[in-house]
Amino acid sequence: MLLDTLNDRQREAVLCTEGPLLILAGAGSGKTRVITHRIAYLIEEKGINPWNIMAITFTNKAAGEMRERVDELVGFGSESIWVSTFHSSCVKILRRHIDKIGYDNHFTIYDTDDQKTVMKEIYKKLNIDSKQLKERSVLSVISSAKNEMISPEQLKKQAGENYGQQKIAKIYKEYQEQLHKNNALDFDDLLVKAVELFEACPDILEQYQERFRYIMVDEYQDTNTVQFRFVSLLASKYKNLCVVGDDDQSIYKFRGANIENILNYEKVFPEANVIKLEQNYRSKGNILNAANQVIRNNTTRKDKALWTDKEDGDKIHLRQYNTAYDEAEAIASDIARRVENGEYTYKQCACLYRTNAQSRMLEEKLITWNIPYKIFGGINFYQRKEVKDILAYLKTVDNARDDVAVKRIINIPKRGIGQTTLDKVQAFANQHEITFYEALMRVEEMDIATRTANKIREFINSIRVYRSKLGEFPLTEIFEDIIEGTGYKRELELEDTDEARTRIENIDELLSKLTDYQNVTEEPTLSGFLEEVALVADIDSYEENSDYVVLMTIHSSKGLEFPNVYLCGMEDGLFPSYMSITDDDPTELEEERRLCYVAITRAMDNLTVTYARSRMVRGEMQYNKVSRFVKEISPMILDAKEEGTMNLGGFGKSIGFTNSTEEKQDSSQTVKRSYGMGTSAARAAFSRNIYGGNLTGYSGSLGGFGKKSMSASELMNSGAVKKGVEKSSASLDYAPGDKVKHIKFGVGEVISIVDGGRDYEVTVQFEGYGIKKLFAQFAKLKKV
DNA sequence: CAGCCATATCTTTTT
DNA sequence: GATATGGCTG
Repeated sequence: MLLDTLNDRQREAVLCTEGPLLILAGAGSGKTRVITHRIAYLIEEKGINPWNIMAITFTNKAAGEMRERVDELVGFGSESIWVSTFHSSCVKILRRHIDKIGYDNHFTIYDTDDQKTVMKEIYKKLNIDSKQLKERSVLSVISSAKNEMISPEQLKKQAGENYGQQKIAKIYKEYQEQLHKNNALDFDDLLVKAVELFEACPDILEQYQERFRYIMVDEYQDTNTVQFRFVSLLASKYKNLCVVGDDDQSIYKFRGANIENILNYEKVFPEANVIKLEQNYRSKGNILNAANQVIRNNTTRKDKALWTDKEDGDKIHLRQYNTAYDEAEAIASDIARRVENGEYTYKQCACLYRTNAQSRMLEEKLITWNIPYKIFGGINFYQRKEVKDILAYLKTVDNARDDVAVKRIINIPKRGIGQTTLDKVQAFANQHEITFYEALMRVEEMDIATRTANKIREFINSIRVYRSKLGEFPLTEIFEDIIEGTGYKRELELEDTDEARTRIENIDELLSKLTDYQNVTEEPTLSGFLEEVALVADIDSYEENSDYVVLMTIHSSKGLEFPNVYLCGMEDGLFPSYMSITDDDPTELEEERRLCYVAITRAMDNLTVTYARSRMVRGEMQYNKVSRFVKEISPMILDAKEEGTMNLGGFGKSIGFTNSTEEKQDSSQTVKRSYGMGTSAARAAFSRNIYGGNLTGYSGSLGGFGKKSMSASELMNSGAVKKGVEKSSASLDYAPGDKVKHIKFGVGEVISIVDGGRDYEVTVQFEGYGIKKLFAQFAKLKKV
C-alpha cells in the first residue's frame, strides 16, 4: 500500500491534499518521497487527472528524478504531469503566448555572457566608462530589480535625485529596449514576462489555473519574489498550493531568493496547514549533531529539531594541513585507501568546497592518484567558446533579430570583417532603426570597401541557405552544413593541437546532443533545441551509474547525498567568505552558516573536514585560521588531527633566503609571489611552525592541469620558480587567531593575513572598532 | 585587419 | 594564476 512506507508526519503531508500546505522538511527527512507519494496519492486515490498536476523543482535533474519516481508508483499517466523548473515552465508558456505582450514567439534566451555583450554596446552608445561603473554591477542591480518586479520606470522613480542610480535606471531602460529589439529574454525576464503575461491576459491565466489545479513547489526557501508571484497567480483559483522547503537550507539570496517567502507563508495563507518533517533518514548521529550545533547559531529561523534513530557512527574527522596542496594530497590518498579497503566506491565519495577555484588542486591530486573524478560547475559545456559559436550560428538561423548572435559569428571563422566595418554597420542600423542583420543586407548603401562588402554578402547568403533548409531537412544536417560550410571544423583540424582536438570533440558532443534531441522529440524545432540547451544546469548531467568521485561547490550539492564527504577549505575568509565576514549585514554570515549546514548534511556516514594554514588565492598567499563554523561543533564529536607540522626540514636550505642584490636582478621580470613567502614571513612562519612544506610541496600550486609532478630541479629550471623576495616589513610575529594590540584601535583578533607583495595586509577584528584592514608595516601591531 | 605582448582585475555561490 | 582588455606592429 502506498502509505505504508511513510512515517506519521509524512503520511499526514500526503493526505493533506486540499488547500495551501507548508511542509517544513529538514535535510534528509524524505522530502522527495513525500512529494512523489503525494502526487501518486492524488492520482491513484483521489482520481485527479495527472494533467492537472504541476510540480516545480530546482533543477532539471530533480525534475527528471521526480517523474521517474512517480512513474514507479503509479501505473501510468506520469508523463502528463507537468514537472519542470521555474524557468522552463515559463519558457513553455511564453513560447505559446508571448506575442500577446509584444514579443515574437521565436525569442532567444540570453545567458550571462550575452547580457554582458549587450551591456557593452549600451555603454558605447550612452558613452559610459566601464571603469567607473562596472557592467557586472549594473547587471546585478537590474537582476535584483527584475526579481522584485521593479520596472525601469519604477527604478527611475526610486532613484530620485541620486545621479548614479538615475544612470543605472537609464541603462536598465536601454537594456530592456535592446533585448526587446533583439527579441531576446534574459533568465530573469523569463519569470517577469510570464507574470506580465498573466497579469495582462486574464483569459490565458485562467486557462493555466484550470489546468494546474494541484501545484507543488520544491526547495521553496530558494524562491524569489517573481517566482512567488508566478505560483501565487497560478494557484489563486484553486488554492491547492503545496510548498516544500527548509529555511535552514536557503542559500541563494545572492540570486534574489527571498527567505521571507517561506518564513511568512502562514501570514500570506492564514488558512495554511503546516507540517514539520524532523526525522532524518540520511545521516549518522554525529553528523546530524554537528549540523544541528552549527545551525542553531542562526537567529532567524523556524524552530525545529532534526533527529535520527541511527547510530552515532564515526566522529567528524577534522584535519589541518600546511598548504592546500597537502590538503588535496591527503584527501586523494584517503579516498584511494578507503576504496582499496572496500569501504566505499568512488561514486560514494564527494569533495565539497565553497568556491569553484578550489577544484583545481583537488583535480590535480586525483589525477596523480589515478582516481576517476568529475567536476561539476565552473565552465558549463554550453559556455565553451566553440559551443557558443556554433549555437550562435543556430540562433542566427533561427532568429536573425538576435544581434548578439549575429555579431558573434560574423567574423568567425575569420572572414576579414573587422571592427571598423562592424561599427559602420552598427551606426547604419542605429540610424535606420533596424537590426544589425537587416543592416548587413543593405551593405551597398554603406561606405564599405567592395572586398569587405562581398564577404558580408557571402555570409548573408550562407545563412540564407541554412535557413531555407529549416523544416525540409533534419536539424543535424543543417548543423553539419554549418561546421563544414563555414570551415569552422577544418580550421580546428589544421591547428592540430590538443586544445583544438578538445574543441572538435565538444562540437561533436553538441552534434550528438542535437541528434538525441531530434530522435526523442516529437516535433523537433531549432527553437526547441536552443531553449533546452539554454536552461540546463551542470548538475543535470550527474549520473549515479558511473563510478567517479564527485567534485562540486556546496551550492550545487544541495539535494544530493553521499556516504563519504570531504568538506575542504574550512578556513575563515574562505568559508565563511571574506565578504560575508566583513559585511555590515549579519544576515550574510547566517547565509554562509546555512551553506555550512547544507554541506554537513550531505554526508551519510563519514564526514571529513579539512583546512590549510596557507593557501594560494588569486596569486596571493593567504594565511587563514580554522573556520568559525568548525568551532561551533562540539569537540566531543570531533576527531581532530594536525598533519605535517613536524616536517620542517630543508625549507630554509632548499629555497635559500635571498639578499637584496638578487631582488634587484629579479625586479626586471615580474616577481610573482608564486613561490611562497618572502624571507621575513618565512622566518616568522618558520619560528611558529606554521610552515613546514618541502620544495616539491609547492609544485602543486605552480603546475596547471595536465602537468604531472616535476622534480625539484626541473621546477627550478623550468623558470616556474621565482626566488623569494625580501620584504621591507619587519617579520610578523603574529598569525591568524592571535590577539594583537594597535595604538589606536586597541586589542583585536587577527582574522587573516594576505601577502600583498610589498607588505602584508592584515585584517583584524577590533573590540569596539569592528573589522579593519591594515598594512603590517604601518600598523605596528603587537602580539598580546 | 590580425596577431602579439603588456596590463588590470578577478571570485563567492547559479537558473 | 588566468583571463579579458588595450596598444602596438607587420
